[in-house]
Amino acid sequence: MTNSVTADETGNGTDGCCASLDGVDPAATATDLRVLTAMGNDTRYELLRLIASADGGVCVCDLEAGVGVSQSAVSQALSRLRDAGLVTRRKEGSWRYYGLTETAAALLETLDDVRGTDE
Amino acid sequence: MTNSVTADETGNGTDGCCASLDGVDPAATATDLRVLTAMGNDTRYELLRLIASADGGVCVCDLEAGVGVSQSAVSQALSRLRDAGLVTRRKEGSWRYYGLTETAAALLETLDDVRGTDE
DNA sequence: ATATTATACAACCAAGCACTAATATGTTTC
DNA sequence: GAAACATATTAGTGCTTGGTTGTATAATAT
Repeated sequence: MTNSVTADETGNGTDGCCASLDGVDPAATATDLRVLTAMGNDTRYELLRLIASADGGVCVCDLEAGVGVSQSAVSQALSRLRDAGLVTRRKEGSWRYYGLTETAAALLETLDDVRGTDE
Repeated sequence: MTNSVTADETGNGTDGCCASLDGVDPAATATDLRVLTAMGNDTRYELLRLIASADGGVCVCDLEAGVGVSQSAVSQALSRLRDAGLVTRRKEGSWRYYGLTETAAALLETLDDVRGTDE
């Protein structure tokens, strides 16, 4: 119940098929795609799950052990997740503790909920 | 509240940092990643939104007009979405009507809900 | 001040991806 | 039957991406 179709505003004479559909909101699309592409990668998805399981804070070195890639890759992945608004960063001494945002928590929960719903 | 950390089962002596984190469920990961990578593409995301807005059924030719790519690309995108369990297909004559699955509907709704929640 | 730890940034590169074009299959209509 | 339509599939291709290696910055320790 989010959108609605503007019924044939173009008035093109093709009957039977090909009704007109209105476009998708570009701003929302951009935001959502940034989120989805950020989550849709093995390393970054696992980082999110690890951060979620260690509620409160994990530092990069913890995560580095969890996923099987270099420290550099983890750092880049976390930056990407932060840009997408999926994780928060808290500096403390020379460590950085990462935590989930509400957005990320909600999406992970939805994924858990729907997994196996429809085959 | 989905996962929990098994507190330092490895017992490695490094104090201060680098606690152990358990791995992420591989089956769930695979399923979720298939969903996320399927949604995380401009064309496929827009297709989902278009299908969502035209509740009940859209044929491929309708969609082809909505997104700016070739018929072939739309067909491929829809196959990918179907593999990921995000759309259903109903044949009727020489047309195919696509609809959202509950999974896709739930995820799009969550995206709408969280958009702009945290900056 | 130097060394060590913790993290980020930049450049490069192989692999995967998402298109287009062409062709195939199935369905109406003539 | 042939022609036109609706969709799928295959092959080829340029571009994006996610990783590594190397280097830089910052904080703590010696």
